[in-house]
Amino acid sequence: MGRPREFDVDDALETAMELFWRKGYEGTSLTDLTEGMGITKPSLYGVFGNKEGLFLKALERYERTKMNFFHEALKEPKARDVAEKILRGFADSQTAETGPSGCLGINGALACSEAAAEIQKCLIENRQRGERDLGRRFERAASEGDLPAGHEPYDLARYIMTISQGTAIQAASGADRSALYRVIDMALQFWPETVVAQG
Amino acid sequence: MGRPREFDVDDALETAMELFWRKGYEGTSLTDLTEGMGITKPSLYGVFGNKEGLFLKALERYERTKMNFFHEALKEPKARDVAEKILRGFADSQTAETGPSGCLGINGALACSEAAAEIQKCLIENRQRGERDLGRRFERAASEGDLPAGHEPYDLARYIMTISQGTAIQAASGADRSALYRVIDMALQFWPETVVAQG
DNA sequence: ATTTTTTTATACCGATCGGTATACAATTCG
DNA sequence: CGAATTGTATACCGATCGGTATAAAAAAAT
Repeated sequence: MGRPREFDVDDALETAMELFWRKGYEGTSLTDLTEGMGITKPSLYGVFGNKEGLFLKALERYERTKMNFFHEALKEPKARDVAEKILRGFADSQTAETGPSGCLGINGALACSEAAAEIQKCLIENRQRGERDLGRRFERAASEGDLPAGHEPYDLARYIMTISQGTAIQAASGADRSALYRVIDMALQFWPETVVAQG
Repeated sequence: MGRPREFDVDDALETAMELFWRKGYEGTSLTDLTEGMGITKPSLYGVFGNKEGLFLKALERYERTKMNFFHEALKEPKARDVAEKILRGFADSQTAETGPSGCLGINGALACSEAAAEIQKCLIENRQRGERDLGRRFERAASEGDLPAGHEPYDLARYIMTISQGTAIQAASGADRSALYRVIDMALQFWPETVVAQG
């Protein structure tokens, strides 16, 4: 009952996500948002609460639609394939032509005013959670004898995440996908490829 | 002649640099700056022009005082030592206890509003300049047979810069120096160490 | 048709943004 | 001692910030 909403919530959230992704949390004004989403401020506040709530919902959508490769990658049977899928997955997302360059989880609020401290903290925890999940996956790999010798699982996880965060900056600076792929090839060089069993 | 200035320009610039480093260009307000520097707005504008001019002078100071290791590293005779000095130099700067975490060249304006587009562009060019300088050094190394086989000089340069940009994010997220050093150790693993000639 | 509920449009809120005009204080020069 | 010059303090500028009060518009329920 009541007056029906005149906009699609999902479309609006997609637009908000892209704006935050490109301009960061503080760099995106409510005017940017309402003009981009094609709605008025009361509508925005009615559905999303406030700017912070909108950002968190946009981040949630980002994780669900753009970072889904990550948890898929963790399911790979060999640790090296986990690492490679994650690295290429990030590079793909960071250089997709349909969206902004780089990574919302970094662009969102890397350095900011006190007003955005909560968002900043949230994004840091977000990154650390991914690293921890990957570390746990590599712990399993270690117990399976599936890690290159002489490496701690959580160090390997930090290494992979550091490369991906580096490519996020590279992408935000204009690097294209093939350039990032060459970086990834180098980053994986020390990690022996799985030998495929012959017929 | 005239009334003497009551503050030290260099001290004030140092403070501005640290503020921009920690909070970014747009995240640092003129109130943050004047309170931190201990001067009034007319004094700030009198000496530094405007906020943008102040940031550029702070960036200049940053390059001169915090990034001096970079061009020193380029003088190392062996390419691997160049790479390692750069990686550790960045990690040291990004985790120094006396200053903010991370890197001004990235924290300054990674994602921002249109108002900061010029600063953002300036920082991108800054990063690309460093990568180009390193690429040129590696070109020389290639001509000297001083690069690991199968790698292009400019790909290697991008690789090194990607790691350093990754550690900048890690540092901004709370990683300590030893953690970054372990990442660097892994990143350099594919690169054979110079064998020191025995006496 | 009227009431009720929800959304939308407009106009507005105080606070803060970067930046400056004006007046005054402190120094050197003649 | 003035006069000239330069820096500082205060108060202010229009614009924009995130957020909201108010009322009209559009649907469902009675």
